[in-house]
Amino acid sequence: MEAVLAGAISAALTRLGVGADPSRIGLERPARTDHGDWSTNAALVSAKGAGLPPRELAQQLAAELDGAGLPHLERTEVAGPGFVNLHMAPSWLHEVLAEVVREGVDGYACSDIGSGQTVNLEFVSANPTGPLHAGGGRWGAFGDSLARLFRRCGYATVTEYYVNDLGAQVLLFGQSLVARMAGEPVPDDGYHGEYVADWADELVAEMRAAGTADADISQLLEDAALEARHARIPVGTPPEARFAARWGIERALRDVRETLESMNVSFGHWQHESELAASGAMDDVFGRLRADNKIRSEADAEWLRTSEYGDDKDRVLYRSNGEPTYFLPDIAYHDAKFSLERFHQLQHHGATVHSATSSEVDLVIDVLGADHHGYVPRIAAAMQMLGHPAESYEAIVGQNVTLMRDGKVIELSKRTGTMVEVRELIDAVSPDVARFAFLLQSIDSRQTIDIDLLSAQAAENPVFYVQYAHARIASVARRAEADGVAPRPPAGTDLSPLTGDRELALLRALEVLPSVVEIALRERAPHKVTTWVRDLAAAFHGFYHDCPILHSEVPPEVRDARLCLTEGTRIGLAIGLDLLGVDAPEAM
RNA sequence: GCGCUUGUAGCUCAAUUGGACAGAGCAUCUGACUACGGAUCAGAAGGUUCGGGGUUCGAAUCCCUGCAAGCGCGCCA
Repeated sequence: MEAVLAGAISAALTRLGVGADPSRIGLERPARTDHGDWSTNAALVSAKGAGLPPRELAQQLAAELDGAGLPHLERTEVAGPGFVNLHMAPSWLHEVLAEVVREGVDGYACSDIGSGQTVNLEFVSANPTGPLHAGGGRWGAFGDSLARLFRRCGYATVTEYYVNDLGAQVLLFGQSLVARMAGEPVPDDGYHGEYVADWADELVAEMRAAGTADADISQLLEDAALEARHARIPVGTPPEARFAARWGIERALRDVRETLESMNVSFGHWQHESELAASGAMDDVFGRLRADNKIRSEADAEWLRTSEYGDDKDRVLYRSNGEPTYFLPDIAYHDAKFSLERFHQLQHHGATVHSATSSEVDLVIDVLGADHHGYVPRIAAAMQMLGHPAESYEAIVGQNVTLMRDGKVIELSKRTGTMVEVRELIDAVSPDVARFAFLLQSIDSRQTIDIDLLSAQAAENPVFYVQYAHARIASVARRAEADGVAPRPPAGTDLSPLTGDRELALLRALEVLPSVVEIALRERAPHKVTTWVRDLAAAFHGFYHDCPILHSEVPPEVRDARLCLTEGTRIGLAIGLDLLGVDAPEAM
C-alpha cells in the first residue's frame, strides 16, 4: 500500500509540473487517527521550488490524488501548514487482516530487505571467570532479539560468543581457585567472590569422586597437556593454576550458558580464543599486516598503525617481552568472522541460499558495553587494514545496566566480591519478566533494574499484560471449538462487519507490524518491538472488552469476522513475542 | 583536559530519526458490562522535553554554548 501511495504522490507531482526532491518527501503514519491513515509532507517540501504557498500546492496535490482512482482511498484533506492526509476505507484494513491470517506467524511481517545477505553477530562474550552479571543479561537479550530481527528480515545470521580463555585474567582466576582449594588467601588482584570458594570445593569434590587421593591431587594438577592450549599464559606459571583455570572456565561457561538459555538466549557458536590461537590465525594476520607495511617497531614492541585509520594512536600487538597483547587475537578473530567458509560451517539453522555477490560476510557486528567503546576505533581500523570495507564492520555500544536491591545500587566489584548475577534476577522474577525488562528500553540509555520493585510489581508487569492477551485469544479459540464454531476461520471470511472504533484500532495496530520490524532492525532497536507488542495488546484488550465474539446475540457473520480478527491478533502477538524471545502462552 | 553516550510527567521509560495538541506503564483519585478469562476497560490529574542562543513552514530530535550524570582515554582485557 505504501509503495502504491508513494508512487501516486510522485506521479501527481509530476503532473503538476513540480520538481520535487524525493529524499525529502515523506509518507508517514500520523500519530493521530483523525489525521488520516497516511500523511505526506510533499507539498511542504516542494512549495518553495513550485513557487506556491504550501497549502495551495497541497490542495492541488490532494485533488490529483482524489482523481487518481487509488484503491481503498476514501478521501483526502489538507491540514496544518500543508500536509495532505489520506483517509483509507476499512476495506483496506480488511485486506491486511486477510493477509495476516493467510501468511501466519512464519509468513507475516517477514521482510526481504536482507535478501540473503550474511550477518555475523557477536554479543555478551563476558570473560568466563564467573557467573553472568547484569550487563551480560542485557546484551544477551538485546543481541538475541536483534538476531531474530535479522533472520525475519531475510539475513543469513550466525551468532557467536567469544570465550576469552587465555591471558592474565584467566590465570588470576586459576590462581584464585587454587588458593581456595588449598585454603590459602586469594591474591590481592584475584577473584574474591563467594562463587570461587564454592567452585573450588566442587573441583576438589569432583577429583575425590573420581578416586583421586588427596595426596595425588596436586600431582594431577600438573597435567602438562594443557600447556599447549595456553600460549599466552606466561612461562613459569604454576601448572596447577593452569589446570584449575581450564576447569574453572568450563565451569563458568556452563553457568553462563544455562543462565542465558533460561532467558531463551542461545548462540550458534562459542569461539574459544585458545582454539583460534592454535589454528595459527594470529600469525597469519600478523604476517599479512606486516607484509602490507601496517606494522612498525618501537622500543622493542610491534605497533599497528591504527592512527592512519582514524584511531587516536597506534596500538601494540607484540609487547617488548615478545608476548602478544589481547589486541592481536581479537584482530584475528574479527578477521575470521569475515570468512564465508567459516560462516557456512557455523550456520546450523538450515541452508539459507545467499546471493553470493560478495566474497566475504556482509556484516560483522559486535554488541559491546559502554566500558569497551574506546576499543571500537582500533578494531575498525584493523579491519580496514585487512581489506574489509569500513561499512561492513559495526559496533553497537550499549549503556550499562545496574541492578538495585534493598533500595541500593549494587556495585559490581571483583575485589570485594559483591556481585549480583543475572541468575539472581531471573530467580527473583521469572525469565520472561527479566528478558522483557531488558528489552523495555533503548540500548542507548542507562538502565536500572530494581529487583525488589520488579518482584513487587510482578502481577502487573507489562509482559503479563501482553501474554494475557495471547492467552485470552487462545481461550476464545477453545471456547469457539467447544461451541462448534470453526476455531480457525477460513480465509474467505467476510470481514466487512469490522467497522467499529475498537475493531479498526486493532486492525491498524496489526497493520504496522511489518514496518515496525523493518525499523527495529534498521535502527538496531529491538525495544521498538516491545513498544509495539504492548500497543497491540492494549488495542486487543479494548476490543475484547467492548466487542463480544461468541455471545448468543452476536450475528454469525459478525462473530466470524471477529474470530478472524482475534486470530490475526494472535499471529501478531506471537510474532512480536517470538522476536523478543518471550513465551506466548495458551493459558496463564 | 579530550572523546563516546545520556538528560522528557512524582518514578521507570516511549516518541514513526525534522512533523501536526510530546505519549504509555507504575503511583494518586474516580468510575464500568452478572465476567466469551477482571492479570481487563473508561475517565481525571500530572510537562518551560536540563538552561540559553541559532537553523526553518515546523525542533525533544539538527548546530553552537553552558550545566549535570555514566563510561572511556595502559606494552590491562
